[in-house]
Amino acid sequence: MCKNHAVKYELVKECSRSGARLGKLHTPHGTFDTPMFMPVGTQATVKTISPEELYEMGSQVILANTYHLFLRPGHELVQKAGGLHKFMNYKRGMLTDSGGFQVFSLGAMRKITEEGVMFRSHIDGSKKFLSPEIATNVQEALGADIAMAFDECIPYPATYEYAKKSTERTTRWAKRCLEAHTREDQSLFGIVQGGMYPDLRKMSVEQLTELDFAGYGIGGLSVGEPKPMMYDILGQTTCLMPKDKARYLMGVGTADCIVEAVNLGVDMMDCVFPTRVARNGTAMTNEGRLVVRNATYAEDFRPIEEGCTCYTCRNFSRAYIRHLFKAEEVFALRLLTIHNLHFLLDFSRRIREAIANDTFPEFRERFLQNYKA
RNA sequence: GUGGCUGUGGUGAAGCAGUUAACACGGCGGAUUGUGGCUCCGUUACGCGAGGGUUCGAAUCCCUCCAGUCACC
Repeated sequence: MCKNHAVKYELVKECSRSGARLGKLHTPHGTFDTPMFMPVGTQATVKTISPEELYEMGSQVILANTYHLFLRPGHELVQKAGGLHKFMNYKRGMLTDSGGFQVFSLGAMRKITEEGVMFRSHIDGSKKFLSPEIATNVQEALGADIAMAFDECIPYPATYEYAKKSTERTTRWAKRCLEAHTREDQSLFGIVQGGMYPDLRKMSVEQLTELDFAGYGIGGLSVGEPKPMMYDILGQTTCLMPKDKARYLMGVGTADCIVEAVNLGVDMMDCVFPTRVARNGTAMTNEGRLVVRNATYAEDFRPIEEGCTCYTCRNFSRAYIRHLFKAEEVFALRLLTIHNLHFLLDFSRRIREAIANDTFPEFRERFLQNYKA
């Protein structure tokens, strides 16, 4: 029943004292190590950063967004260009989100039916429609290594009744995605939902794992619920998931959340957080956030983080970067984005190193002690 | 020198006798988790050029002075 997936997860090692696991994900555009953080390049670009800079930072896989590329420039155009990899000249692993989350963020501006989702374009207000089949076809045209099933990200809070109906629909949609999917050089990941209800999470995992996806996303978390609840639900989800498939926690990306997610057995994560806050003047460090545009750094000539080996920290001071932010110079956005992505990619590397050395629990504890959320 | 006009926070300004001096920008701080470099939130003048006076009450009216500005000598 298992088909020969284009993307395969290889479990290398399990931590004996936590849920953490070391692995490799083999894709048509190279193999990457897990746990891994994936930078987000919504519109076929990681904002302000070139592909070469991504390689230099150690980025092995990035994410692009079906919803945005579907609306602009259109998946047909990307297909004409030869696919996403060629279009944006990125040679490593790539994953496309299905658009399910955008539907969730659109809030009142969309209408969900069994068939799919009717919504209005944020660009020109025109009516658009996405369904499991369309989202799958669009993602095949985009041609990333990993495509995600079209799901509904359940808002928080949600009633049990709604969460159950939505989760069951997400399963039906997942089947339709698999049926619509034809590309052999691309793999499809299913997405576990279930809201904040453990039994619905269990149901979702059971229903989806019957369907032989190449890997599984864990969706519907980090949508406004308290962190302890998120960790609780996440832990109760990952422990039910198959060990031979990749587990991708969608949309999570602060360092504390990442180390906790890895602790609970997550392999992949993506998040706009590092790149978005970078554009608002916030740097990520081992001690927590450093808001470099704050006045305290006006005459601080130290790098963002002492000892950091990123391009930004090797060459520029907090005072300089603050000045660029105050002067609204675009270079500021680049410098902090470079630092934040480097930070999370290096953080992923350190996590893998700790798992390999059997010191992950100590690494986690030490990190959380120094980190101010 | 004479005449006119104008002086309100960091800036541009509203208010032209009566509740806690509007608004905008800037400043300071915060938010941001399957991306709008967008945005959102909080905060920021015990004081209205200085001094006196009128009045129950003055940034608002009167006087003097100071400063700026324009015009004419």
